[in-house]
Amino acid sequence: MTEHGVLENSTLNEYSEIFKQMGHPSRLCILVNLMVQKESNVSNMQNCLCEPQSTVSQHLAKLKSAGLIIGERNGTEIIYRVSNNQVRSIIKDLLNQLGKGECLI
Amino acid sequence: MTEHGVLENSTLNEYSEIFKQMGHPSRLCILVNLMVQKESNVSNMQNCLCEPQSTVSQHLAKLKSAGLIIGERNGTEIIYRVSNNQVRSIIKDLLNQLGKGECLI
DNA sequence: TCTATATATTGTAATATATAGATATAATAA
DNA sequence: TTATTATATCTATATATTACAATATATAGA
Repeated sequence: MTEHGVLENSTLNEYSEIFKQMGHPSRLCILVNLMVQKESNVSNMQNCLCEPQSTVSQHLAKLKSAGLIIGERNGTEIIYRVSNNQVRSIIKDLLNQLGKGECLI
Repeated sequence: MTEHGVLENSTLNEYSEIFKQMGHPSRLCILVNLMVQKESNVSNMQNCLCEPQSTVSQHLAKLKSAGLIIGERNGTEIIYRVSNNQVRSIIKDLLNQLGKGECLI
C-alpha cells in the first residue's frame, strides 16, 4: 500500500511512530496518568511505575522526541504534559470504554 | 503506576499490546486498508505493500495473534477483517482527522 | 493423482529496543 | 562554595523485532 494505498508513506510513518511509543505498558501508563492528572513530574511517575529513575527518564525522552509529551522546567523539577491531540483523543476513548470499574486511583 | 495508578497492569498490557501492533508502518497500512475496504486477502495486501509474501504473512500473523484481525478461508485464499472495536474506532478517528486531502486510493 | 495457486511457517542475520547502574548536569538552598 | 534535589545521559547487556529466502501446507481443478 506504499504506492496505491489510502495513506502516504510519511503519514503512515508518523502515525505508526505514535502508536509504537504507546505500545509499551510503562509509557502507556505515563500517558494515561498524564491525561488523568493533567501534568506530573518525574518523581511522581517513578513512585507509580516502580522503576528506577533512569528508566522512567528514558521512557519520557522517547515520548518527548516522538512529540507525544512536552516537558517544562519548574525549578529543579520538570513538569510533563501530553502535547499531542491524537494521543489525547485515543486515551480519552480508552478511559471512557473502560468505565469507572477499573479506576484504582 | 503499577500499584497506585489509574489502570490495572493487565489492562495496560492488553492495550499496549494493541498499540504495539499498530506501531509498524506496514501493519498500520494493513489495518487502514482493511477498514477502508472492509476485507482483503494476502495477495491484495502484497501488491500494495511491495513486500515479499512471507513478510506480509508474518505481519498478519502478529495482528491475528494479538486479536486485531481475523482470517477466514475461502477456497485457496484467506480473507482478513479487523476484529477489534478499539482498533476500528482509532482508525476511523485517524481517517477523519486526515480529511479527504490525503486519500490516494 | 498431479499441478497450480494462495498462504503459512521456519531459520537466521541484522537491527532495534529495554533495562539498570553509574555518572553528569541543572537549579536551588544553606 | 557546598550540599541537596530532580532529572538526564552514558554505557553495557539482555532481549525482541524485522526482513527475507527457503520450505511447508492447504485447496481447487484437470
